Amino acid sequence: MTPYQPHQIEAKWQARWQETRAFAVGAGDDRPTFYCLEMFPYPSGKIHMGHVRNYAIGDVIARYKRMRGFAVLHPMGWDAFGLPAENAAIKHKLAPDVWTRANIADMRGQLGRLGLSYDWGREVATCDPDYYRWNQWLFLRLLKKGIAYRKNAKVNWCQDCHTVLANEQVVDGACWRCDNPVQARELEQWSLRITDYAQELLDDLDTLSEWPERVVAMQKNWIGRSTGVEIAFDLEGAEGPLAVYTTRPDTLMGVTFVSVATDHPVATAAARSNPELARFVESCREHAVSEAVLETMEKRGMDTGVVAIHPLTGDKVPVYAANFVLMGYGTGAVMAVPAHDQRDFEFAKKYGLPIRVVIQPDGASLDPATMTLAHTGPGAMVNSGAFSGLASEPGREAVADALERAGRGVRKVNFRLRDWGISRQRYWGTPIPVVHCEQCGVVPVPDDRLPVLLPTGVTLPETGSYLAQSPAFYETTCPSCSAPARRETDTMDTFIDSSWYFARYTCQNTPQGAANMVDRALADRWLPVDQYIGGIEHAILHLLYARFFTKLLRDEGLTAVSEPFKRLLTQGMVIKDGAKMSKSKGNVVDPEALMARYGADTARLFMLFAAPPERDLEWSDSGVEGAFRFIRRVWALMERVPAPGAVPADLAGDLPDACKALRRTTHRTIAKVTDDIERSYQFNTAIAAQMELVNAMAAFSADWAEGAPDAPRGAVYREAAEALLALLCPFAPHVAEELWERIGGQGLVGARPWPEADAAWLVSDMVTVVVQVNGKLRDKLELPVDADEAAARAAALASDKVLPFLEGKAPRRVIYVPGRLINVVV
RNA sequence: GCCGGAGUGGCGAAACUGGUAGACGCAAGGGACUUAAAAUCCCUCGGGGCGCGAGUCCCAUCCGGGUUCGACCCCCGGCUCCGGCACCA
Repeated sequence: MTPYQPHQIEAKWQARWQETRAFAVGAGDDRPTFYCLEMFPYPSGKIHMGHVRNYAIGDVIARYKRMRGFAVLHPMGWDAFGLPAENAAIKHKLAPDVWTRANIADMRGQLGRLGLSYDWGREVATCDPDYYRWNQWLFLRLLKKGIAYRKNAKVNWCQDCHTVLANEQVVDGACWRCDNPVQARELEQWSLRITDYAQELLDDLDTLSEWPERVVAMQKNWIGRSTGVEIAFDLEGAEGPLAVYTTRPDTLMGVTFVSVATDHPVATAAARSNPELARFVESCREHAVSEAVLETMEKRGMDTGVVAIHPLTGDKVPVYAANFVLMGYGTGAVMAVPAHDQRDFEFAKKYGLPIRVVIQPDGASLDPATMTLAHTGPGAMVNSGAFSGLASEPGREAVADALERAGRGVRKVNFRLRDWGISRQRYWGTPIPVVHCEQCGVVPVPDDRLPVLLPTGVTLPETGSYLAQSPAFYETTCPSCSAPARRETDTMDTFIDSSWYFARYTCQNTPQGAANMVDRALADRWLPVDQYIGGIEHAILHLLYARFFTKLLRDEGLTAVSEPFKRLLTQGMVIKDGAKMSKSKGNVVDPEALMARYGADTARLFMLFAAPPERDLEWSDSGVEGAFRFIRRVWALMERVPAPGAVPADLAGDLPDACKALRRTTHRTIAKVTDDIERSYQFNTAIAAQMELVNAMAAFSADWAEGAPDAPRGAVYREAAEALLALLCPFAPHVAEELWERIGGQGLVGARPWPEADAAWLVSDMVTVVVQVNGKLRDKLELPVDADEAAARAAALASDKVLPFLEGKAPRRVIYVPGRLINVVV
């Protein structure tokens, strides 16, 4: 008996797959298509368990779909730009491109050793000029359309990374990458008008029926649509009118003051003639570290001396500059209704401003003098002139109508989503393809001069941007007037790279791909991605940007689809000792060590068996042992399989009971595994079912372990073995192929059609029917599958385990579920 | 605070549209093989009571109610944990 030697057979089959280009898909293939994609990795140099899990899941799906007769596109590549390369470059005195290329080579090898079924002919690396040139090409299109634009804006600045961060990249007030507190800075920045697409990005979420609900919810939340009214307040003592935004026009009559952001023009203007106010505004600027920190800050404000005139009543109310009003949302000014907004309430209490109740909740009578909390819920409008008596909900519309009629307001939709700031003051990214000319201003680099190449082989400075310090890069001439000019030295956010790579794979390394960012015909063939798989941590960032870019590509005519990913699977984290595996926690298990000890098949099998894909996976050394044991068990059982010629091919005729039982198990396992994969990717139970089949095969074959089976048993056993290897193939492909070859199978098992369960063998003649009395289990009966109710009832009532519970009473009711149970109610 | 998700043996988990709770695996205990160990194989394995025993009864899916012949599953109320958002007007 040959022992199971994973490394030997894994190397053998990986080489075989590579030689035969087993996973390449090309033109002229008329099978139905399936595009299976896992999020491509950042080439850090070493894969981690999260990668192994992610890619194992994707590989099962890809291999399964192939066996189901699909032409499967399953590519892999590298999200190769980014900060770690720069940090490593400074640390190891290596150019970022050199470091990155070496890492890619290492990781390609590691992924290869996992036996993943990629079409490597389509590999992309985002740091290739042939890739990032298209970032630049698209940027120029967006610039022309006004979707890419430049603005002076308050930005999130990370001191450590020495660069700007998008809102999505600020987590709890800190940098998503290095965890340092983010500072607010005023900077000239390139941005993309993702807000132009806010409504579409929101609406299309409803078409993503095969996305996890929570991801959809998180994106909805992030986009944050609200409907309200923008109201104009005339001003005394300042240039007016002042626009405020509110979602509660029904509370308009309760306005007792107006709050503006400290950097609102009204506040800034008033501060010019009011030193005290100027000091206040200045102190707020110092404190305005980040939006997230504002939350914990005390609410402070100061009267600007400006007076606002209520648009409907003509009442005069003061205008306050308040530190909690955000300039970036709505109009930067809000009408304050202390009785019905908690912040305004606290603010009014602190500064002794009047509180006016205009909404009375059902069955209560609010008194401003005794209120301790604002009433933010619904109620009836009071003290509201003509509106009094209306319920607050319809009141909202009535007030909005009145404002619109009076020309004092207009209904408006607001989004929480902000434009995407994409400038990064870093080296290792896509150069933004524009030139700054004193005469001509911002001039796009012409298409025929793309790509604007990033210099390679460089030595980075300890601080600051290499490009901004490199005259060889930034000194250029204006494409328009040829005068000396300065090249833009900001690079693009690396999230741009990953926002369209899935589309690039469809034409990568084809003649069409050489000429186009995305080839329309090839995109039409493959997009959208049928199955996308990755970590939940990208629920907003990457997945929102990719959706946005898909719409941009569509509007450029590069694809017909509006959504990139038809079905999304977000796999859980790999946990050890109760925490996510991380270097800082010191609880990492190295996949390379795991593979060195047990091989790739064991690593894959354990990852897939220990938990369903969506759930977090608890690492277990002994669980890995278990997976290894299972493979060895399969290995040993295959020694007992008779050669194809040694058994009758036809299994017809009457079989001994034991043979019938094994056939039923075989076909039920096929049905179960297929259903588990098809229905919800329950790989853990799919593997459990295979283990059950293996247990049955072991018992069945125990008595001929040393000899040979008779013909019917040999044939039934061979059928089971062939089915098992086919079912196992997506999960543990190397050992499945090796054993397939050893039992004399034709070709690659992975290239064969997926086994079909024979419906005739899914049912047996006799079934166990549970007998309950008043819903409690009392007996189990073996009954023919097709037993009718009368027969079942008679058998149940005759049972001596049932009789005592009837206490001599006649059954009041009998519920019979054929093939399952009979419940006698007394 | 708002929005999601989860809570089942010692552990990871399973249980289809309400129908045998705990499949499968891990750990543990016992046994076989062995000079011994590893490996492998077999048996037991939610808790408790009664019984010499075959057995048998009760309790048990976070807690409390409800619907139902029957609830891990549906409904109402609560608790705990995890994730996201959070001065967004």
